Amino acid sequence: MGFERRKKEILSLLAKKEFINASELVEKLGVSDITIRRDLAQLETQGLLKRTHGGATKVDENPMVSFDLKSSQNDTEKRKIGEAAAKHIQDGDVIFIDCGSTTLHICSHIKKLNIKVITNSLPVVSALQNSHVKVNLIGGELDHKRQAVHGKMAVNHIKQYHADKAFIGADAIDQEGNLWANSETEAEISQAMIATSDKVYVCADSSKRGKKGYLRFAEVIDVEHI
Amino acid sequence: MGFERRKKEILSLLAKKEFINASELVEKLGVSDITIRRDLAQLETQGLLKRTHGGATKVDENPMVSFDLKSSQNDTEKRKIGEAAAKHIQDGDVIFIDCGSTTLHICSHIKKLNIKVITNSLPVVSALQNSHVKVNLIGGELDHKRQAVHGKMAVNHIKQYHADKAFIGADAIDQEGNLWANSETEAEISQAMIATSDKVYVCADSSKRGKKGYLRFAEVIDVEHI
DNA sequence: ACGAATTTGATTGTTTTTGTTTATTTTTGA
DNA sequence: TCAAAAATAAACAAAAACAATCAAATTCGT
Repeated sequence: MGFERRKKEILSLLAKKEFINASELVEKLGVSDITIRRDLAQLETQGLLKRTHGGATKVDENPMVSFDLKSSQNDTEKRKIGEAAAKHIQDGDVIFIDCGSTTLHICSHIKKLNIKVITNSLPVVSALQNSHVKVNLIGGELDHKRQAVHGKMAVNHIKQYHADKAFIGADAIDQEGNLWANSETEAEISQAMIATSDKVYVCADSSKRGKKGYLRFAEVIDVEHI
Repeated sequence: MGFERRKKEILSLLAKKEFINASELVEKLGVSDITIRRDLAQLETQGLLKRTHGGATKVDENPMVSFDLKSSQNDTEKRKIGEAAAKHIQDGDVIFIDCGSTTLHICSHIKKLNIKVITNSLPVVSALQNSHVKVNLIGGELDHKRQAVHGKMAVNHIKQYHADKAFIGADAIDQEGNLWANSETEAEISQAMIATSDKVYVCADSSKRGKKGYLRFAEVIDVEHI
């Protein structure tokens, strides 16, 4: 049947059943038990499930939803946020745009402005092609999954610039107004941008509110609802 | 049946089935297994599917930021040059890849290597998505037309690294073996890469030979014809 | 039609995956 | 607690898929 196909089959079965036992899989997929166990072991290392005695269970999917998944969620809301954020930008500005699906939506509204954008996000660069915007790409290690640059080099790069405004995202905003990130590398970048910008705008949709994340990296002052 | 037609057939089959195994294709399309595998390999380098053991799966991922990998003049010659250049790269290497249509062709041959690529070229980044290669993006001002980063920041970025090998292009190579560029910004980048690499490979197709350009930036030592 | 270049197929050997056997660990029930 | 049963792991062998090389067939331009 082939390895990849079995993997998908296992995951789709698990999607409905919350738990699966190996012997069931042996029968359904027509391969030996050791093969099933090997599959489960691999899927576990990929973080796609959790092995147990006799089978496997779903893995709680909160932490670190991958970027591609994120990009489709709450899309219309995010687009509105991007439009609203863009209203704060004017000719002559130098702005940071952090990576993230929400900040990305700013781009389509600023293509005709005479501004400079400093960003670590490849989707942002892509979205600003064929525009009047001057783009400065932050250098450093590329995170393939997030499609963005991060790391020590990137932080240093940011430190050498100054911007009028920074547009950043957040993985969570709690009731006290703390901003949370789910990864240190991401938080680092955001903090560097904040440190060297006159004004900072946080772009986050409603699903981020009232939650906490893994790492607190900043605090909100004013709130504008869309 | 012809290559192009088979390609389309494979893709349309894959469109419905989420997964295809090679033996199935062998039967359906009436060609040998090795041919099918070659087709799949080509389709994979074009990012149209993902190969697996026994077949291929859809590459459903979000339409990943792609900067045009479009073919240019002397494409087949350039492809061969890229292949030949890639033979000089091995696991563990740290390499520079300059922007340019010839150097770009190196990428499809190094996706499975365990190396680090430092580049200022967005198409290179794009071509190395879904590969094992660790990418370091050179930061600085983006040249929209060339789809590459250049400028003072970029040169500084390069200076902070050291590479085993550098793969650069050239706009012209005269009979005395001088390398010529048509723009200073490009020459700057090339020179910076040359300065901090142990070994430098110039990738240029036949149309560049026996000509001079605007700015002389380096000199050839050895020549290897393809 | 001829030669060059491209595409395809056959052969070879290598790698990856799968299954079998054997031994170890974990669970369960008396 | 102990032993039987179930599940797991490890080591090795078989099978399937793969890659590399070279030869045959096809296509292409002149």
